[in-house]
Amino acid sequence: MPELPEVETIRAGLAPLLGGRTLTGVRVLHPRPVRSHPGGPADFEAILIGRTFAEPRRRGKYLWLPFNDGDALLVHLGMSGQFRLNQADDPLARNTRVLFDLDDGPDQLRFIDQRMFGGLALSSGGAELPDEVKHIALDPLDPAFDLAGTATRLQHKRSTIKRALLDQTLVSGIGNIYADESLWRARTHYDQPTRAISTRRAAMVLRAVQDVLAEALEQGGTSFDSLYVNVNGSSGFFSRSLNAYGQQGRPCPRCGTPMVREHFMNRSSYLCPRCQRLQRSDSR
DNA sequence: ACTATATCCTGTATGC
DNA sequence: TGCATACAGGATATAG
Repeated sequence: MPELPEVETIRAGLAPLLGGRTLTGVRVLHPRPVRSHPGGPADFEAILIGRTFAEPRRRGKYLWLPFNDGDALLVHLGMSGQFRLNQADDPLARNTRVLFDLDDGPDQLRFIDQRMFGGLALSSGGAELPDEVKHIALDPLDPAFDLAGTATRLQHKRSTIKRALLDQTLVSGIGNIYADESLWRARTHYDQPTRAISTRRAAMVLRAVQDVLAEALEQGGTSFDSLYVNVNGSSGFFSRSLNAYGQQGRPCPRCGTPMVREHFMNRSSYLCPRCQRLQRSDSR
């Protein structure tokens, strides 16, 4: 599932392939991935032709591919979105949804998405920061990320810590995998009420998030299967470093207690029941 | 104003 | 063997 490290890996992979190249053709093979594009598939195909890509950008899990005219192709990979660079006559992979023909060679950028939670749209004037991304908070790897301010906002929410970490308007880029990894590292229970979290613990959790995301990015992200690959089709290696996510029944790498899986927010939370206990009153 | 939940979607794994 | 169900979960519309 693409979270910040996976999206950043893809952004960095696209950068040298797309910069300065012009779209000569676009074909939408399935309408769903362009559902948020106002004009629909036909408009999406027509309106992009002739535009030239600049440097790809990212905030949290949103990716956008600016054009040198000030607009941008806005991308969210959802659960299973991928970009691949192919030759135009290569056979189509299953679940290929949109084709982008590039000038200066026979290369073709392909958007592949099995579950189709992902989406593509033209963002008018969105080269710097698409309007669609303005409500998304800075991510923990952004140089301007305000850790102390985010910790304070987190403490003032009437929610629980994992919900807060997954709230992209508080801090972006974190999904289920890195939330669980970060909470394990910070020895914090996923259902800890945010109002009962000390300033020290809030900051510790956010620092753990920064560390986990940075380490995962160094390893090219987390891959479990073919649903996440880089633009060249290669997998990331962070799954080898997971301490919590998917580790139920295995000993906690810190204390040896068997890790457990619990249902939370219609998904799973993995934690060490000994290291990550609910704090009744975390003093402020 | 804020928080929580239902919904979208397909492929794979599991149960009977 | 085959069918049904559970599960994976990001963002958003809607309900509370």
